[in-house]
Parts: sequence; C-alpha cells; structure tokens
Amino acid sequence: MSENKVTIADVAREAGVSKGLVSFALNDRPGVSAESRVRILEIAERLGWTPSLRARSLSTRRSFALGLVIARDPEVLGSDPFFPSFIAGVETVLAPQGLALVLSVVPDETTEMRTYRALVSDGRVDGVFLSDLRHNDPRIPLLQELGLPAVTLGRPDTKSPFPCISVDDTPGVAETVRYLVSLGHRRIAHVAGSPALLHGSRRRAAFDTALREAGLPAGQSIETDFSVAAGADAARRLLTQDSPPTAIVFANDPMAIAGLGVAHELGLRVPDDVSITGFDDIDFTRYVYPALTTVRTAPSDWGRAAGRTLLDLMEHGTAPDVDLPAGRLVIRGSAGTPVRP
Amino acid sequence: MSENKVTIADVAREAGVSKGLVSFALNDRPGVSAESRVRILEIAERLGWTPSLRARSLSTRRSFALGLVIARDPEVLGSDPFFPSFIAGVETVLAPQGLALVLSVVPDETTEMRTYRALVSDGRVDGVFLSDLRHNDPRIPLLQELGLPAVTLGRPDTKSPFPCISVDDTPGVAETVRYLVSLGHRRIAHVAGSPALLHGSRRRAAFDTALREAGLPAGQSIETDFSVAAGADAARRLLTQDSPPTAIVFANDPMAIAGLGVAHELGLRVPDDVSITGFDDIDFTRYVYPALTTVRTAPSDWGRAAGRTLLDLMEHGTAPDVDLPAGRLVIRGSAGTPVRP
DNA sequence: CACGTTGTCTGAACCGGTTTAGGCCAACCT
DNA sequence: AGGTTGGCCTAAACCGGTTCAGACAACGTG
Repeated sequence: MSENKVTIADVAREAGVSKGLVSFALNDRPGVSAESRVRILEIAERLGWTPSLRARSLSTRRSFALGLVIARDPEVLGSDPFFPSFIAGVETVLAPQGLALVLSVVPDETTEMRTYRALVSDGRVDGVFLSDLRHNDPRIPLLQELGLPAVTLGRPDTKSPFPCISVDDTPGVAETVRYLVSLGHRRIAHVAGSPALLHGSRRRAAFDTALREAGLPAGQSIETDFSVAAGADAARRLLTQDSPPTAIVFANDPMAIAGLGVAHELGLRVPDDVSITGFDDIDFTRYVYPALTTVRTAPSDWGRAAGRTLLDLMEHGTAPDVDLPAGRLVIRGSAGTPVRP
Repeated sequence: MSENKVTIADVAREAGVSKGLVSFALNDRPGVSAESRVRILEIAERLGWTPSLRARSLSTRRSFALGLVIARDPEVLGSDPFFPSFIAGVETVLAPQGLALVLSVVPDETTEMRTYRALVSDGRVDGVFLSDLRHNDPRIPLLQELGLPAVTLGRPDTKSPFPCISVDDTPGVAETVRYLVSLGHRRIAHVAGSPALLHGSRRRAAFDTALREAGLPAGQSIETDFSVAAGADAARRLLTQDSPPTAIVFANDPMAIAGLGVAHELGLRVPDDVSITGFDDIDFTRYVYPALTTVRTAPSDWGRAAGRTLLDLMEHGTAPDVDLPAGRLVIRGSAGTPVRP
C-alpha cells in the first residue's frame, strides 16, 4: 500500500505506447513528438506515477545518495557543532535534487577506510565529502583508487584530484593575535588542536607566524585532540606554571570554554588575569561568562558550497575549488587588557 | 573499475550451474546439495563476488537502510550533543548488518512530513527512528499510513503501533529537586524546554510534582525552545526579579550553562547566591565553573537500543518496548547551600 | 520516381539479483 | 513392478527502469 504501485509499464499501456517511449518522455529526451510527450506526462500525472529509485539505480548504476563518514571520538563530536550545521547546509542543496545523505560515524581510522570501501562496493553513494583532513591523508589515494567522486573540506597537503572547499584560518588567528598584542599582551600561549589534522596544525602555524610578525618570541603551544577535556588540561598546565601567559588562544571554542572554567576554578579573573579566545563562534560563546572573543566561521556555508561542488563534479566530471571568506574576529568580553603584563 | 564486476551469473557459469542455484547457495537456503554449496561458495569467494545491493534492492523491495529525520532549529541542534552520540550508538548495530543510515536535517515540520513521504515513495529506507516526540505527534499516524516500520524515542502520548525506547525523566528531576530541597532551597524555579516536545513537558510535570511532594508551593516555570539563547533569557528574567529563586532547575545542560553565564554576569555567585542544575550531563558540564550538577543520560545507549529494536521489528514484525535505566543525579559544584534562603 | 533524411516509435536486451514452476532421478513403500 | 516421495537442479519470469538497434512513415531533393 505504501510502495509506489504504478510503473512505467502501466503508463505505457494506458497511453498505448511502448515502455521505452514513456521513459524518453519522462526524462524529456529527444525523439518524442510534442503531442505524445504531453499525453504521456499527463497520463503519468493522472496515474500518480513516481519513478522507482531502485529500478533506476540498478539500470543507471547510480545510487542518488552522497556519503559522509565521520571518524571522530564521540566525545569530541558531541561538543562540536560543526557537523550538525554542516549537514544542515548540505541538505539544503541535496534535498531539492532528491538526493539523500548517508551518514557513517565510525570509531577509528581503520574502520573508516573499510567503510569507504563498503560504500563503494555496495554502490551505496555516488560521491562523498571528505572532512577532517589529515596530513598525507590516506583517504585521498583510496578514493581515487575506488573511483569515487569526492570534495575535500579544506585544502589537502598532498596532490589531490578532488576539488576542495577551503577557508583560510590564518587571517582569523592572525587577527586574534594582533588584537591581543594591541591590548598589551606579550606572553601569549596557544592550545592547539590535533597536529594530525590539517586545520589543527595550520591554526598552530598561523599562531606561530602571527607572534613572529608581532615581533614577539615564540609562544608556548600545547597540542590536544580538540576535546573539551584536553582543553581543560592544557589550560590548567599553562595557568599553574611560573609566569603563566596573560592570554591563551584556543584552537576551538569548546576548549576555550573549558579554559574559562579552569581560569575561574583557579581563582583567576577573565580577562583581567588571563585573556581567552576561541575559534568557530559556536552558540555557547555568547552565553558563557565572560562572553568569548572568538573567530566566526560558517559551517552551514561550507555545507552548501560542498554540496554544490560535489553535484557539479558528478555532473561535469570536474568542478572548481571554492575559497570561502576567512573568519573574522568577534570581540566579546573574554579578552582584555592584562592587569599584570 | 571500482564497481563490483563479478555477478552471480559469472559464478554460475564458472560452477556450471544455474543462476538460481547460486542464489540459493549464497543465501544458504535448502535445496542445494552440500557439495554444490561448498563449491559455489568457494568459487564465489575465489572470483571475489560481492552482492549487488542495487539488484537485491530491486528484487526484494528493500533498501537496506534506515532513516533518521531531524527537524530542529540548527541552533538548538548544534549545542545539543544528543544526536551525534545517538547516531554513534545506532551505527554500532547497523554497521555489522551492512545497513546504512540515511540522515535528513530539515528546517520545519512541514518539510519533515514531506521528507517522510519522500523516503517512503523512493523506497529509500526500510524503517525510521522517530525522535523528539511531540504531543499528539502527527508523524505516528503518517508513518502508520505509509506502512513504514518505526521505533519512537520516548513513549508517545497517543496510541502508537510502534515499539518505543524510553527513559523516565521523572526520577532524575525528582532527585534533583529533593537534593536542592535537602540543601535548604525553598524557592526553586524551572527553565523548561519546549512544551510541544514530550520530554520538555514531562520534565516540567516531573518538576511540579517533585515540588508538591516536597511540600513546597508551585515554583516558577519558564518555557523555552531548549536553545542556549532561550536559556539565557529565562535565567535573566528569573534572576532579575524581586526575590529571585535560590535555585534553578534547567531542562537541559546547554541552557544551564547559559544560566551559569548569566548568573556570573549579574554578579551572583554560584552556588552561594543561586544554585543551578542541568539535565543530560553533556561533556561541557564537567569543565564549566562551577562544574554543573546535572542528571546523566546515555544517548549512545539509546542509539544502540533503538537500532536493535528497529532491526527486531523489521525482522519479526514486532518488538518489545525497551525501558532504559533512568538518569541519576551527578552532584558537582553548581548547586549548594543557599546563603540567603 | 528513386533516394536519402529526419522524426517518431517499437521491441528487446540489459542492469543483477530473487523466486517460482516444474523436470529429473533415486530411494522408498506396498 | 508401479506409484509416491523428496532432494537437487534448471529455465524463465520478475522487480522497474534505461538504452539501443531498427522499423516505418512522411518529407524533401535531384
């Protein structure tokens, strides 16, 4: 009762033509007279015909679905609103095309590679989004070998046949550092993300560069896995040492928020005793105290751009890279003039 | 090159038997001699045969995929780690079965209903998870009409043909209120979630009941949409009135964290001037200051249970409801003895 | 008038599985 | 011996589309 009952054969019989002609008319391809076309369409409409995705899949060898495989520690995944927003953005372009999004959340990299292979050998998706790019990312040659169209979220550090959607984190980090320096900070530390992830190491490199350009000595950096817990640990280490930094630049907002908590817990005032900045401008930032100074990024724009580019790629076999506007610093209360520089 | 080239016909030819027999052997069904079976399996193995999902889909009228449609304001979605964890839990049971998860994030309820219809008429999924249950939820009759198997996340307030996976929020809320009362609180307010959502209104009802059972007069309640922003607004309204509450029970953690921020901003000490509790025990709770006293829930357990139940339902046509253990109060620093009761 | 040309349409093969009707043969029963 | 049963297997239909070779008629052209 629920499944679509009327097939192309029903339409053909009703219209007194062959299946093939109906198919041509429905996909408006040449070789059908104007009268036949409207008559067939009219009959299909009247009979309530809808295409069978499964039949179409079998004969066209396409699945009309796109894939996203997320290999993140569930803890990190939960505190980071990137993916929900990204997916919402992707959907806005997939839904109108009748495409579905197949999502896999996997625990580790081995499973991740296996998942891509399975998606391909099942013919489950026609293309994938590659996120959380890593150094020398093994997924790029894998997907190339598998012949699966893909777009990368971020610019890979190796040769890649796939279009990429990227946003330069450097200006945001640089702007943050310049702002802190302008407030009088000289001992600025960085709580970096995972060095294995490109956006982790790039933000860190941007931080180092920014300090150098400000004429300051290299600052302290602590590597983390981007998790809230790791952010808290890093903040505690930085703030409990002798002559702690007067400002800490966190590589993402969840860690920065944990940093705020640690500062409070240690009896430090923010921003008087220590300034704190984040990255991403997640919703929480506005409502913690003090509100977090951070760099605004737009994950749902990424999603839209990535979706459009992947469609382009699948349709034309090629698609240009997209550079999204760099994030700008959003100034709130968590960074200020140090009372004891 | 990527697509699976070897078909069941190749195996049949190589084995010198018919397609049908190969199919029987591969699905180990009766009617195949032991020798033939091992020979066919051996040959399929040697040839590297893998089933074509698409062909199987067409002939069995199944899609080997399950659906999840999320209709939430992106803002609320982003700050709430429920779905990432839930999905991770679901995956642990789907992946071993070779099932995929099709995810839709839609902006509103109208689109949501349309999405379900599309999923069914495309035959895109074999079953769905129904989350964020609403009062008199229109999706239940819709799915019933569409004949799509489903499990509900939470117990519906109307007659439902579907198994449900539920957890009783009442004990957690009750425990929270009793704890606050035991600390000496008498003016306890509630920042409720959306009254349209069952878990929103149930937590609120549990709150009212708990106060009554403690012999206290009805407390103040403010309805919200579960968003961080709404939580902050509610907290501000509660705390800036004459004789504000000494404790606020928030219906979820993101709002509670926003509440902490508002309290700080108003110059109130937590928990001395106002105690704050949350619900869900998201990762942030441990790392804000003071750490949030909240009720622990386990979204990935929900995911696992929901996945198993949906598989059961699809296989046997029926599946029992599952009651997950109620969340327990996790005591941290954000609630304490009121200094001015 | 014979000859392409063009436009419209049909029939059948095809995608790669599942499923059913029925054939054949050996074993068993009376 | 003849009839029944059951195990093993094949051929063909089927799921519902797409696609291609070719039939046929109308048309213009030299």
